[in-house]
Amino acid sequence: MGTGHQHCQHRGANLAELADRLRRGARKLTGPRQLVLESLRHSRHPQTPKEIHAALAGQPCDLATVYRSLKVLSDLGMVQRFDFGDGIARFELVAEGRDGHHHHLICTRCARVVELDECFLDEIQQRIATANGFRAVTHKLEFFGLCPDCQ
Amino acid sequence: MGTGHQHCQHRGANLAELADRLRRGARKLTGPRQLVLESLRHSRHPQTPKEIHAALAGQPCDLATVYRSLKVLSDLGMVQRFDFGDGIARFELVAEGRDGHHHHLICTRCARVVELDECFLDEIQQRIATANGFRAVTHKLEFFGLCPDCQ
DNA sequence: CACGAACTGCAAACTATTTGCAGCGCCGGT
DNA sequence: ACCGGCGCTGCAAATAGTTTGCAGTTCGTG
Repeated sequence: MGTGHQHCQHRGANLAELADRLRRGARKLTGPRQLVLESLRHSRHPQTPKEIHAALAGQPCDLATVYRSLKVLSDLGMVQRFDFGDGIARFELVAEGRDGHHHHLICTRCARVVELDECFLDEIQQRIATANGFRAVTHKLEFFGLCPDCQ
Repeated sequence: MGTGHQHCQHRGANLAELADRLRRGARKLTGPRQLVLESLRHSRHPQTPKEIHAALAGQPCDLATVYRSLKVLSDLGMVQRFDFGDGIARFELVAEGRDGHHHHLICTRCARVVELDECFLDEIQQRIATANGFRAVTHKLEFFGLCPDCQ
């Protein structure tokens, strides 16, 4: 596999960045990790480990390795975990440049996902943190409803 | 066990209401269901099924039955499910009178939970729903951070 | 180019949650 | 107060998602 750059850079980190961050942590740039990153890069919405694994069809990569790779990518801050309330972890690439913080609008019937780019909670979050003496406060927020097709 | 009323009615529905709602759904008022309801009534924060089961020590009630009871109570709208991002379901009694909608501020180190009574997302949610053509939109929101003791 | 640390596949272990089944108990009707 | 039927429960086993132990393989540095 060459070191060439990809033609379509939908979103998020690229191979070079991955290699770089991995090196800094005494981690290795391996096939499975590239595969997982690639898979996420081609996905528009959060993917479950199982989905990621399925998308790798052909390439040899154990599901357990997908989990381990996601852990690494997550530790490196290149991937973010989301919960859609069904107890299944979903992962999405962190958008390049930004901190990647955003939310989703999920159809409870067909599972369709809309990415919401804005986050309006900064001020409210700050207020809550202060009021309760908490520090380093973050939040998880997802919206659920019926999409136009499912109403 | 008598049919007497409890002396401390912290929050949420009581036995009479449970019996009433159950009857309406051709469901039965059984020991385990009362136990689960009681247990939740004495809890100030969302409880995992395992915690609920543990709190029932002494009373015979299978963990599977706790799950089933929670499902029933949830269907009846007397109990609400929360996700704290660790993939474990937690349940809380729906506050009496109100719709019970609220959020939590959770310490990521000691798991302490602060109940947040207000919800500030109504307007934002409405805007998002409209903008995307969704209906019957709800949301799940939890805040995470370090509590004063853990900083 | 060799070496060691990191990584992978495979299988087994775990944890949370659900389900099949046979017997028991609640509740409306009598 | 009693009966009968439909839930409901306990128990155990099945699922489903995720993690882990181990032995062999690979990456990246010296």
